[in-house]
Amino acid sequence: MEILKQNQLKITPQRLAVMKYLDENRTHPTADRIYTDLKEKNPSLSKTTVYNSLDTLQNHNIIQSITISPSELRYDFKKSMHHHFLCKRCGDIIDIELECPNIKKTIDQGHKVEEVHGYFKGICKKCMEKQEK
Amino acid sequence: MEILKQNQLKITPQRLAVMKYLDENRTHPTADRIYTDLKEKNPSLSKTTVYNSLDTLQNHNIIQSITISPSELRYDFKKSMHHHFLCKRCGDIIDIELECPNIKKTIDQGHKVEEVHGYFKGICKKCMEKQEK
DNA sequence: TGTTAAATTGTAATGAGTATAAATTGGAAA
DNA sequence: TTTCCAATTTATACTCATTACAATTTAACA
Ligand SMILES: [Mn+2]
Ligand SMILES: [Mn+2]
Ligand SMILES: [Zn+2]
Ligand SMILES: [Zn+2]
Repeated sequence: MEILKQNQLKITPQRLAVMKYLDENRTHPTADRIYTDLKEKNPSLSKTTVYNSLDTLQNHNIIQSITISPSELRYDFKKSMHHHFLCKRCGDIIDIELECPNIKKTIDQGHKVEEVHGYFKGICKKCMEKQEK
Repeated sequence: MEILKQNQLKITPQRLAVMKYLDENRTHPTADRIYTDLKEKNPSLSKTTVYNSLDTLQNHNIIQSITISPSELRYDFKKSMHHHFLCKRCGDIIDIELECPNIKKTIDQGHKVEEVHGYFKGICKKCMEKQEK
């Protein structure tokens, strides 16, 4: 944990808490969800600090934000490249483990690609099965 | 033009103006950009109407909104499936014409896919060339 | 031409994210 | 250890894209 902090970042309990939360909750939570949940154990926590921590971690490529939801950013521990699926019924955001074979074509066009986001939207497997009772 | 309106939608000058704008400006504009530009020729236009029209057109699959920019929705005439590239330097959003070969895998996992969004971010070709003066 | 449901308009409200400045603190130097 | 200061946290105010609402207007049909 602290090991990650050897990105020249100060080790603060707030940052550790945010990282721990994202590590244990792979649900792509919003900043507000993280804030609300962490606030319970640490009532002095400020929402600004959550935003600041998320920003800092993102700038150091430790986490990433995804824009699959139109109204708010979702946060994700940065692991191997993967895509996301948003269920329009239950709201869950599911990891889709696959590489994108299209990056090459984009690079071939002369653009410098720094980020790749693959978003699918529809009805998730669980909701589909529930429907067929 | 009016032909498209045979989606059971009333033909209003406001809706026609929004459609015409998106047809002539393939720059993935924001709602506010559309509003500001159309307001010049039609000063009585309301911003709410722009939002309403965009919503309605999207619900009828005539246009689509893309979430490549974290702070605001961008709108796009719905043509063949394509991906998008956002230049972090000049802000341009460029069409990347390619299919996504990954949809199948997602469907295979049991999810019902209704939308596919492919977003790349980085530095566009034009900005790269400018850099190398 | 008259009628009415649907669309437009203006205004107020919402809410995610940002700006700011004062108070606190991690961690290096003494 | 103690001191010290730049970095961080906190509380609060603010921005601004989008939505809610209610009154007014209008497209389309008889
Ligand atoms: Mn993920
Ligand atoms: Mn496009
Ligand atoms: Zn679901
Ligand atoms: Zn560019």
